[in-house]
Amino acid sequence: MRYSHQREIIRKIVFSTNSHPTADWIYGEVKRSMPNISLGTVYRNLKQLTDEGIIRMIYDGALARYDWNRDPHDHMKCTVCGEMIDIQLSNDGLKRTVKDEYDFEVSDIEITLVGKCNKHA
Amino acid sequence: MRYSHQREIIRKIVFSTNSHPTADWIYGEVKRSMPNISLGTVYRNLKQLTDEGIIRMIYDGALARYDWNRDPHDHMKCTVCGEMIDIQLSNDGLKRTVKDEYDFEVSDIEITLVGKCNKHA
DNA sequence: TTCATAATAGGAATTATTACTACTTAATTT
DNA sequence: AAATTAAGTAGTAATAATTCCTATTATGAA
Repeated sequence: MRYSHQREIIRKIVFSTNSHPTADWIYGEVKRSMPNISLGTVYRNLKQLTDEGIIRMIYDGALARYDWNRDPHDHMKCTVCGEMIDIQLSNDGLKRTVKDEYDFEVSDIEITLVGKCNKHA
Repeated sequence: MRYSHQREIIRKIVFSTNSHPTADWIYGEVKRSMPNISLGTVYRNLKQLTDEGIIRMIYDGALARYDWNRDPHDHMKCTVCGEMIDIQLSNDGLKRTVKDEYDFEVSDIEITLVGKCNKHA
């Protein structure tokens, strides 16, 4: 993967926010400094960055979002404002248990807690 | 919601399998006994059945799948064959903990364990 | 500096899903 | 049982997110 100006800008944008942005939002941000960038370029680079393990992709329902934080962590999705908030749950032993009880080799655990965040008492 | 022959067939198909079928697969099945049914009818009825709480919708990445099993349970997704297998994890106390520690009111917990099922040693 | 090829812009194509519309049918009222 | 009415349907168009295609450009190695 050789250097590209576009990819570097995209990477910086993803790393600049905790908001788990969508491809479309990122597209809008990149355009501010690079108005001719195409949406395809954004998608291609997000995929490459994900494949290289530089960023992570998460699903928000049917929508892909991107996350600079590659440490294992989970998400809380607020049904009111739609925000996705990081949460650290400990799944110690879960892989082991699932392997023993279901003979399934877990490589990744995706947990989304759906509910209401503290902004909506 | 009044009776419809189409919806009844769709409901029976969802209840007949543990494979967490997609709208498109269900469409193919319904067509065997009702060749003129339209895909829109399938989607509309799946939505209605979901809204009424008769079936449940789950996300497989960006793809919607449907599940007759409405008891709280989780899923294992095999990266090799794509199969989604039911699993029962106990999340006792998780809602309480999240409420206390993150002030987030959990209404639903979505857990997908990604990995390899026992068919692919 | 030349050269091979990775990357890009712009647009077309694909996939899953929803929306629209004129016609049909279930179920309620005469 | 016929008339009524509103939910449901088929067929098709539209939308949204994403991927693919192609001619051109830019990176980095020789």
